[in-house]
Amino acid sequence: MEDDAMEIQQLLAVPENEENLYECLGGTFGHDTHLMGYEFDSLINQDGAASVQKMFTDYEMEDYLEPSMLGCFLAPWRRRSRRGNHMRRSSWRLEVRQLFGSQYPCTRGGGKCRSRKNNDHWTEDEMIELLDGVSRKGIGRWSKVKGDYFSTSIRTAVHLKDKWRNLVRACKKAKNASKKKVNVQKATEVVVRRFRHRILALEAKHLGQKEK
DNA sequence: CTAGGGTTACGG
DNA sequence: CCGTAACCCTAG
Repeated sequence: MEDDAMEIQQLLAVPENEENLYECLGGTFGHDTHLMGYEFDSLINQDGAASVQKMFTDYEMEDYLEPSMLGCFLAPWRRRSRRGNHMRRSSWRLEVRQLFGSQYPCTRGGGKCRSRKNNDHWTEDEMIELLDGVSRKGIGRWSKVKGDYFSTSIRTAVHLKDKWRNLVRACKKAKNASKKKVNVQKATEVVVRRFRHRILALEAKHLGQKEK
């Protein structure tokens, strides 16, 4: 039992960099990747980690993948399961957690939550990094900011753009925070409090430049 | 590649 | 239950 727990932990560990996984699979299995995903799905529902591991060896993936990447491998097909790519990572994590037991870290569910790598939610540091990048490179130069400040990060240029948009919105709301207490994440709230003026100034300048 | 509208999960 | 954050889609 102890061994099983260890094994599952290992199977479900989050890889350093998801991109490696996609590269591996893309190069090796091409477009069949998601089909394999469905097969994984049924196997997992049958008898858990053992099946996943069997699958792993049946497809001779050992040469290409670390076992620890397996957890991540569950992502791409989950995301395809309904209307396009709409399932979220935390969602399949929850399902995996239900299937394999509660030792798998989770963002919700009360009690302590072990922090995990590549958390979907932005950390304060990331936001500060983003602000730094934007103030040097300028708003709209997302791929530049990505290259210079987030080259090793999961965040893509689009993510940066989206996060900036969210930050600006949060800042504007905080500014007119007359009545309703605005619902903001803790990390975001801290950043907004500290950098609201700088963010809004940058944004205003950017809008001003667009006018001309 | 970016802007901006659209969709879904999260969390108070 | 509703607003926000994260992420997707795609025209230009």
